[in-house]
Amino acid sequence: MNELELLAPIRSAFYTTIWTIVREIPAGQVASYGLIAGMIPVPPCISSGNYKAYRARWVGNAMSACPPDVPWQRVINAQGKISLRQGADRQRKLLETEGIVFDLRQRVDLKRYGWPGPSAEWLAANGLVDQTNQPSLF
DNA sequence: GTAATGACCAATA
DNA sequence: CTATTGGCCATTA
Repeated sequence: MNELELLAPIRSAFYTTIWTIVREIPAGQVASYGLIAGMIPVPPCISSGNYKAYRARWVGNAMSACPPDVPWQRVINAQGKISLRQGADRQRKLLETEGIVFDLRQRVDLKRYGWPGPSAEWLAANGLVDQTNQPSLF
């Protein structure tokens, strides 16, 4: 068994954890890819440096394959914008339905709509780390 | 086997 | 404010 085969189940669990967190985002609020990723500990077989560099992209990859019950539309990039791709306007419509207002540059005010993250109890119950060292989002 | 691409982010210029 | 760049992962062609 080589290393790549060993890595697949780990990545699968990583995706599942991402979806679990995204399901906790309430309607009318948004979270960035990096914020979600920052709640998940460094997986085995990867250095913390590399993890930090790529975890946000992995969250994006997980969103491209998420189950139907995941509110994927509430995950946007760290600049408060919807990442450009097929279906971006549909994502914006869904968020506007939830009451989120975009500014003239198609941006969301993260100070107003940003999700602070799950409670410490929820994190602990799911074996995740407390996000004490928030990125400079506010 | 190689090469291109991706729903990202932080630090610079 | 915008534009560029390094990060060096995983998937797909």
